[in-house]
Amino acid sequence: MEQNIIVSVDVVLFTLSEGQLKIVLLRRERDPYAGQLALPGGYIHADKDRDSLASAERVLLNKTGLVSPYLEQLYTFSGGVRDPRGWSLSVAYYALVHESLLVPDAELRFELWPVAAVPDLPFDHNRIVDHAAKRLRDKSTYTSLPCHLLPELFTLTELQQTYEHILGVALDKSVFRRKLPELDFLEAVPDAIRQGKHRPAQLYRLRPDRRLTIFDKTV
Amino acid sequence: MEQNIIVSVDVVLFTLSEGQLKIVLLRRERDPYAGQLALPGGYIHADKDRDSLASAERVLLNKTGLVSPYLEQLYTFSGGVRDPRGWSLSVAYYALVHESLLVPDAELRFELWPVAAVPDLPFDHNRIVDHAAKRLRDKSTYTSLPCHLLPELFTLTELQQTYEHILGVALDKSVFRRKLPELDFLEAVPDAIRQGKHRPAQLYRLRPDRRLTIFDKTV
DNA sequence: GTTTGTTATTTTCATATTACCACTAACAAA
DNA sequence: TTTGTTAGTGGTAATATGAAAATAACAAAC
Repeated sequence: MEQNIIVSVDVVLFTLSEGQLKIVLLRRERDPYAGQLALPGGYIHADKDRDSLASAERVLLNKTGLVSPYLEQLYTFSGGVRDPRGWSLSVAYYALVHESLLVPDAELRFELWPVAAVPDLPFDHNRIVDHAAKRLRDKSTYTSLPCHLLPELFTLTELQQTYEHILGVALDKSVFRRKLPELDFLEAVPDAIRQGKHRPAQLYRLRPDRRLTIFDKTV
Repeated sequence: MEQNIIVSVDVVLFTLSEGQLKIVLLRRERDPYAGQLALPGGYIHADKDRDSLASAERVLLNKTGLVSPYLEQLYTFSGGVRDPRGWSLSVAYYALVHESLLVPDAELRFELWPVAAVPDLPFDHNRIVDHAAKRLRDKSTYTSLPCHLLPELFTLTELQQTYEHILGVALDKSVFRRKLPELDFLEAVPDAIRQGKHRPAQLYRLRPDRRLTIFDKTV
């Protein structure tokens, strides 16, 4: 049976930089659209990849050097007009990573673009980005997702600011902190207290067994 | 480029029957697994289908006669071990429909099975069903989704019972009704009052522009 | 006609939760 | 010792919730 469908994965990789939600874009090496900024992506290799998640991991590793950030399937985009090469199907993923893990490299030339100002992208990549940003914002209202944009250890204030940056709204400090016992995806790291110029703050980490914790109600 | 990936769609079609959430299964006509119960599904036809949603609509029409029930992409399942024919990828959809639209037909031989007692299915169809049931239950806590399991017009009591059947918990009557102004996906149909043996009830319909209304908080 | 049974819909009210704002605590540097 | 800044806690009025009772509208029985 001959289907002639191009099957690929694309990844929207989010990070938080300068108080803004940004995504990773890179210049395409090959046609179509060689030289243009686009999402990291690539063909699914039936001989190499266990499943499409493995394809996404491979693409992330090859194009950004990342090993295991938070990675979740987003949506599958398909049709005859999205790629000039013909009918295509792309399983889109989105990933979250702390800025510090995006190390510039001579080999890997990627760029960070604010979600609020993503340029025109080839294929239907703008649609994919919009879809991913919406998913991230929606899910951030009731899950622990934003933790993955922070470093291993972080303070409650930093976590609250992360939620605020993603959601674009100010949250109440005492409400946010009162919710924490309920949201038991955090664990305080007793020995680690961040010293700064001012009052030191308790450091927390995301519990490894709670990488995606869902809570009812809103943050 | 030769990928040798089988690309298909599968649909989990839900309905509410005898107070139970059920899905449509049908006997496979062809190998592999000819004669076994499985989800309605089929290849994506790059020459016929605008996109994978169109494939799902076509499959639903051909195998169940349904035209436009609520239909939403669920998840994409892929890998080398799910189909004996080789590396395959299936874009799974789920659909909701009122029981009355599932008309038995000499041509279309499908069966209704309670979600709570789905038999062993070929491929990874049990996994797909579980995923769909979870999605439906989760989303029913904060959306208007359950409306699609009801007929065009329904009473508030019927709507509440539908939520209760899906979620498997009893809901408070007055709380449910108080939420309605907030949940403005319903519109009362002033002329239509259902007459029964007892006090007649106001009939409502789902606002056509609010087929999937999301509300924060829980039902 | 009146009563009774049943379902629809609203009201009441005690309790729990939330939003908002003010307060106290701990540190460095002036 | 004072001041500035960030961390963390408390108090309260408004709002939402959960449980139950009250009221309303009908058919059928009496």
